[in-house]
Amino acid sequence: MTTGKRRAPAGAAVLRGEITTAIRRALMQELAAVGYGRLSIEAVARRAGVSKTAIYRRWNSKLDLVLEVVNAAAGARLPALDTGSLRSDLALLFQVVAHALGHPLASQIIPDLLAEAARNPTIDETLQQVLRARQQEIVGRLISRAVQRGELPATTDPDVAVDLIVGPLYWRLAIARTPFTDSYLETLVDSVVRALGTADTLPRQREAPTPG
Amino acid sequence: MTTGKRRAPAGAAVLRGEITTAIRRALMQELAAVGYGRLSIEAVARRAGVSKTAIYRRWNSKLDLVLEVVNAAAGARLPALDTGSLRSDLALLFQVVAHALGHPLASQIIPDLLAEAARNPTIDETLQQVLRARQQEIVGRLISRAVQRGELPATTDPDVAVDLIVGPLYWRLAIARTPFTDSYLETLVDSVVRALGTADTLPRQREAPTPG
DNA sequence: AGACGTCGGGACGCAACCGTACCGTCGTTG
DNA sequence: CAACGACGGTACGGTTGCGTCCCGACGTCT
Repeated sequence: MTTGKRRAPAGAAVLRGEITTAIRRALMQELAAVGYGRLSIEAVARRAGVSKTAIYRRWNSKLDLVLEVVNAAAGARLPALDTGSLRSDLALLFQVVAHALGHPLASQIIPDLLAEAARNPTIDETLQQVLRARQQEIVGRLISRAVQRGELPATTDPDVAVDLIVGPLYWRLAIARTPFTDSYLETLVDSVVRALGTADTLPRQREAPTPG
Repeated sequence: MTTGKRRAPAGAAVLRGEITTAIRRALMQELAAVGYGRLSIEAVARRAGVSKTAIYRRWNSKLDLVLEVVNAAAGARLPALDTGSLRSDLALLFQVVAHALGHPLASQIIPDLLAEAARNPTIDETLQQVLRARQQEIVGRLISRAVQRGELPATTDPDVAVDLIVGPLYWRLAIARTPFTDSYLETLVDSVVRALGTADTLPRQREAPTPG
């Protein structure tokens, strides 16, 4: 038995990082241009100026490629986001999200993959991890801080809160794709802050009578 | 010149409505199953138990077919929706929307087409008409009624209102596709009502002092 | 310096789909 | 009753993409 260990790949026999990068970039662009449904490896290779083999050497299939790249792209950094008040936390969060969804690539790829997730369990699982779970974590922390500050009641439903915070901005930026102004963002922040509070937001205001 | 009028098609030489219906139904199912990107006429024909020719006789192209069917499906009825108060109007609206997006077909087709609209101007235009314009109209009326009742200030921004009303529910039902309960809907209604109001929602409450 | 072994690229077989041309069928019209 | 004429379906060429195989090129390790 030749248990002889092959020596490690070396020399020209090693993946060129520049090509891997070109493929990644081309995939994102192609994904934005035609969507996951029509995505073709050949088109990605063409756009990257690379042969199909270069892609198949690195990833097993179309799905593998997309999942890995999306994971890497989304697995970036999530800012600390603790500014001292619910309103300013939200304002910062909205600005970050607006900036992220402002990238044409993101605003085209994300809705496309989210739609595809409805029929592809693997994509669904990945997005669940890199997108929704992250949202829940961020919003959850944001809310618990607000509760500690006394800005929100402890009964605040984080489930509803996620939808209230994510929904409007996502609809506006990714679906309607309507231009928006700073004052829009401010109005939205104010609205969401009001939405999160309850009728008796601040306990000590609870007994303030409203003279009829 | 033979201006001779051809006699109108008759007998077997006339479109069979049952087949047109079958094509429509098959298109919706196929659209939900694979999305617009991967939609193929052959698959629609197969699913409908019909030949491709039967489709091409009725519509010029894939896009024509989709646009016409979507237009017909969405061009349905919009209820009167005037229940006497902002809260109950919203509650009814949410129930209607939740019911509509509850259909698996709708919750798969709509996000898919909305994503496709980002790259296909024709689809975008159609959805703008049958979806977003309708939303703006409904929300606009809902708000103006609330303003007349004194439930909302006249300065309410209908632009923000649409996002606040549509966004969370759309996110929840079409994107996250998380099961939801009646109490979730109620909480959401309450939150949105609060979001829409301003700090001085009801003028006569404006001077109610908050003792420090 | 020579051998090694994977690299990237071009080419191939296979499958699916588009849109069209053709062909026999069938019910109404005159 | 005979002719009309669009019907639905099959068959076809052309295109595109998938995944694989084979090739010369190339840089490091011995």
